[in-house]
Amino acid sequence: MNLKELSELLGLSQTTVSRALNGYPEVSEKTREKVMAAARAHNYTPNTRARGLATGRSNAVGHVIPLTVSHEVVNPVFADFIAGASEIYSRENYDMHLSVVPNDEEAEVYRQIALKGSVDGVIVHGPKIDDPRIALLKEIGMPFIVHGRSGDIGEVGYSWVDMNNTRAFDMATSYLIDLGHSRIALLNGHETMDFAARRRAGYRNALENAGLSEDARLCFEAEMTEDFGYSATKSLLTSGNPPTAFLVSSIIIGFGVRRALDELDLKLGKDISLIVHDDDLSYLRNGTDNAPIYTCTRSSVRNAGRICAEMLMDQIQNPAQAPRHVLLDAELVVGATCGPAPAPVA
Amino acid sequence: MNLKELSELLGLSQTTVSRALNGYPEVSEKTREKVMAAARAHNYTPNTRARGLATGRSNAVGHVIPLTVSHEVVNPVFADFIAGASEIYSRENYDMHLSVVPNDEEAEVYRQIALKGSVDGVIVHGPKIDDPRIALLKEIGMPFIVHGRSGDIGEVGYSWVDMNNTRAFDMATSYLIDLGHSRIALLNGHETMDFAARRRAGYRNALENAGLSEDARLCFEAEMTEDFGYSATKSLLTSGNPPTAFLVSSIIIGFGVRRALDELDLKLGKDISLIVHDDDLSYLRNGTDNAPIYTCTRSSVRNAGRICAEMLMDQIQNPAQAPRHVLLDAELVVGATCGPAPAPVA
DNA sequence: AACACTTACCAAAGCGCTTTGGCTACACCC
DNA sequence: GGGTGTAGCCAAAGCGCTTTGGTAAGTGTT
Repeated sequence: MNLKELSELLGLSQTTVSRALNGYPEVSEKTREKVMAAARAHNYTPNTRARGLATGRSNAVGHVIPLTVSHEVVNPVFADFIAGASEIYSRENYDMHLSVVPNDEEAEVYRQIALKGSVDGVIVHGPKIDDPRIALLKEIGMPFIVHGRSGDIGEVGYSWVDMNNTRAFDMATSYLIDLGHSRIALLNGHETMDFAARRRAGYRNALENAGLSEDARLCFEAEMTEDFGYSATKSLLTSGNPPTAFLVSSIIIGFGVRRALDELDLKLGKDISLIVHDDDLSYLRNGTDNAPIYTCTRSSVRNAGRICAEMLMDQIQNPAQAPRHVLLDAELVVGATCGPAPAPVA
Repeated sequence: MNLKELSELLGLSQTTVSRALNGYPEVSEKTREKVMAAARAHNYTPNTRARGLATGRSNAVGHVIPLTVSHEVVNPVFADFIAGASEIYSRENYDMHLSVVPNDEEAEVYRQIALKGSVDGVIVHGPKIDDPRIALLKEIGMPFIVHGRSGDIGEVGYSWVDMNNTRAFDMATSYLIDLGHSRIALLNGHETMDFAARRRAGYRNALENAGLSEDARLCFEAEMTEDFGYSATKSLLTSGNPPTAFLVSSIIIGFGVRRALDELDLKLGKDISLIVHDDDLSYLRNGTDNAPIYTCTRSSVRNAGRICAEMLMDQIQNPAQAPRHVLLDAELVVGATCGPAPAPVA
């Protein structure tokens, strides 16, 4: 059933039917109701492509998911981020287009997307410290929201939603210091990624504020896998002058830390303290609300998805507005993986 | 730059330019090259919507991701499945549309998608034992591939790509039985899901073939979370007549089992054996290739994504063909989490 | 030289919608 | 009763592409 058929069936013009369905005022209420009823009865839905052609808008937004720096890994936070964003899109009747692309092809993909005109705006995922995508999108004139920031480019010329990574890791590090820890390992994501660089900075801040200095031998950056957590922990704890606490950038790394301790017969929260960053992923819940497993800095990535989507809708609808910034604070949730630093063995 | 502008610039008709770009034979090679060069030089890409309107195809496929049965959980396998599928789509110049929807709205979403004409085909994720979506899509006449099967509906009337869940869990259970285990717990996904029902059947098969009978008190089904693994393990091991081995439906459940054992001071692979099912997710790798952590049944969901995508492209391009079926076999990978059943304490 | 093919191009229709710019009929106001 | 609104409808243009149904020029055949 298309518009022409529907209008013939009703004995009305396509114009009137279209206006009736789209809520324009120059249609009598009686007619509108008749039209609506007929549309429902015959299961009429306007063809997206035709409508898009006519309006010049596509009612769709694009997400370009990069595969991570080193390997072909899809960062699991995307699943939840997208679930959050999707809630908003479906409420606003927007479609979501997704492409998963190797890092080096990203710019080209954005270009293509813009030229093809298949989306009205995009979300930029996983910004690096100096990310060329932001300049590219500005040049193209495509509305976009960055999930995160891009250090070297600054923060003012574009809209973003970010978590306060620096503050979160400063807070977590200070918490460990307050417990008496002075040798704290950091297992971070790749520090070419903006979020990881900020976490490193927060960690360093806290150490310096406590009069401690960063020991580069305790800081690792890599793909945030279980195996990374395991191997790094194992090598750190079996070498001289081991750390007494670990601060790690994802709950998955935390699983790896647990396994290493398990093998070394060390008890988490007693022999070794651990704080993880918890994105509050739906399928990787950190215990239950009243019994968190890992002590963590927590910020829901799904919520970030919602906010990004809302801001993007807004930006698409009035493109002239100034860039907006949302900085989400992570909370420190005390679980069962931290304890006072053990007294050094004499 | 649009087709009209490009053709005027070249002094050719839109027809000729279009044909040149789309590889039709009725254009001289010399002209084609000129056109191609001009298109590249001016960054011309045909507008998707306009092309879609004209051809009646959208060059896009839809993925409808259901939130899981009980809660608002996004199954993490989707991230990798989609990454796999996306490889194929980008090769074939297809777009991917995604919607994440609550279970009960799924049928409506499929209907809308079909009516709006925004995609040429869809992938059905997470089929349940008796899944109404299959009949719906057949009725609508939209090409589709099911990732998994739907028990009650049978296997012949539609195309699917599935893993041999029954065989995998039969194999795993038999492996444990051969090690001397007779009380084997099963921590499964919701058994309204087809894959989970089949895994249960495989588990039961193996027990029966060994002359053992299934003990319902050892079988749990739930959302496949870490906490499920933890709680079930803890309660099973602290009650009378505990199991000596666990077979669990996801690596994440396995993490929970490890944590429970940790707390109970039991050693994985010695006191308790564990086999997990491993979807070979990029960000949840089960150790490394030469040193797997968990003994597991493994089948790459990313690979399944690729195959589904390829079959769907094929089905879209020639819709008349008979349904096709691909059954992938999981392999049993021996890690470090299984050992002989401990002799019963006298 | 007349005929049939083939090659290389083009004009225009059409995909299904929205939107512009009407037009008609009726009411209202001095 | 002429002017001014306004409510409610419609015809047709246009979005940017593909595709149908041509034509004109060139080639080969007898």
